[in-house]
Amino acid sequence: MNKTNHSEKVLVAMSGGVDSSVTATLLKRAGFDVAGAFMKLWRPGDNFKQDKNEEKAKEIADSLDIPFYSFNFGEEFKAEVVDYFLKEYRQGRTPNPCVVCNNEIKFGLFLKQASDLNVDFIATGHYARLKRNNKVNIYRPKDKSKDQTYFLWQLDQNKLDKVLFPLGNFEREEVERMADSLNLPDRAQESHEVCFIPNEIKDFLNKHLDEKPGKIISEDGEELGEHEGAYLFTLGQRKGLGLSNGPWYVLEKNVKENKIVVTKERENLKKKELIADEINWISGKPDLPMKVITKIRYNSSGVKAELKEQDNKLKVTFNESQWAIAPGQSVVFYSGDQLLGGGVIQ
RNA sequence: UGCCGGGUAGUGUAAUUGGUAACACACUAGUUUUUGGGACUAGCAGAUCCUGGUUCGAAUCCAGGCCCGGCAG
Repeated sequence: MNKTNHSEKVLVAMSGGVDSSVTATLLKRAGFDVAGAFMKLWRPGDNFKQDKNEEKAKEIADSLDIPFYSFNFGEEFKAEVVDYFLKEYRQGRTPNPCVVCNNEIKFGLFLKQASDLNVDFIATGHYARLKRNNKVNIYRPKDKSKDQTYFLWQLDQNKLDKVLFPLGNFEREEVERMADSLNLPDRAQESHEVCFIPNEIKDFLNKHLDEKPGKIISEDGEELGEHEGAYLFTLGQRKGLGLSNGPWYVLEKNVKENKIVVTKERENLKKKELIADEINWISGKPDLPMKVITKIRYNSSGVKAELKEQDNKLKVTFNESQWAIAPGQSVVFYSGDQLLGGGVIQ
């Protein structure tokens, strides 16, 4: 941000938390014409907590003396994110709702609403960097420990063209310090875990998926116990099996037969390759095959791999076998710090 | 109902062959980069099949009973 005078308009997605509050502050200081907006998303049951966060966001907007909007995306969020989430589980896969939410809601609907307000940009508190040449590219942030680029792989040029990530060049600690020194009204908690699930995922799925007890089987076919529904598990899962003499890990799940196969050998969950579908390239498809850094889960450091085309899909071959690659999760590709794109694991 | 082995926390095992019950898993909580999962740390348990007996002292020895595997037929 080098703006100091023009008044380009920016709409900041404000959750009431530290990151988005500092985002708004930074933009204002940089001379942008800033407004804030809260997104109301779908929640089961009462919305008490969300309303509170909206209040906080509004207070912060007021204290910054910027206009404040509230968008109700409840229905759309339910349709795009929650229903997708359930559908994936129903098929025995492991969805990544945050990826979809980013693409459909935050950088989809929100962006659209923002355009209707005639703003030039939207901004969020994501830790990621954008570099603009003739294309806009996403890079990992300065604070590698907060890197959120994993969740942004579905974005495209149309969207990125209107996006700002002011926090990309800051350490999380600096952001916190700024928030403290700003004396912002008390801030909302940062979100962890699936935002629309109040307690246990298990309970949520149980309520929506019609779970039935089924068998837990060992690799050699021995019946070891019962589970409450095969949907509930994901590959590599250890908790919740209730088996003794372990630890046991979910090796396969068979939703049709409502059966879970477990192993004691972690090694058996390692795979050298995967097939990815629904590929998105952020600034165009590169020449394949190519060597990249990949991540198959948010919470991991990248590993080297080679990408090849296979049918209409992408075959990812890792230099080192990866553990518990779960269908439905995202695999993303980097070249150095640049996020090239990603896909959904089959 | 001629013959062996065994019954210990929710589960699986251990306890120098008499000395005052341990370990793992499960479970619970916390930590960890907006998902699932994983990992790490901590916590948790009146559990010695029953009844008698021997002994200062028994999960360990003895007797009887009940139950469970199996060798047997």
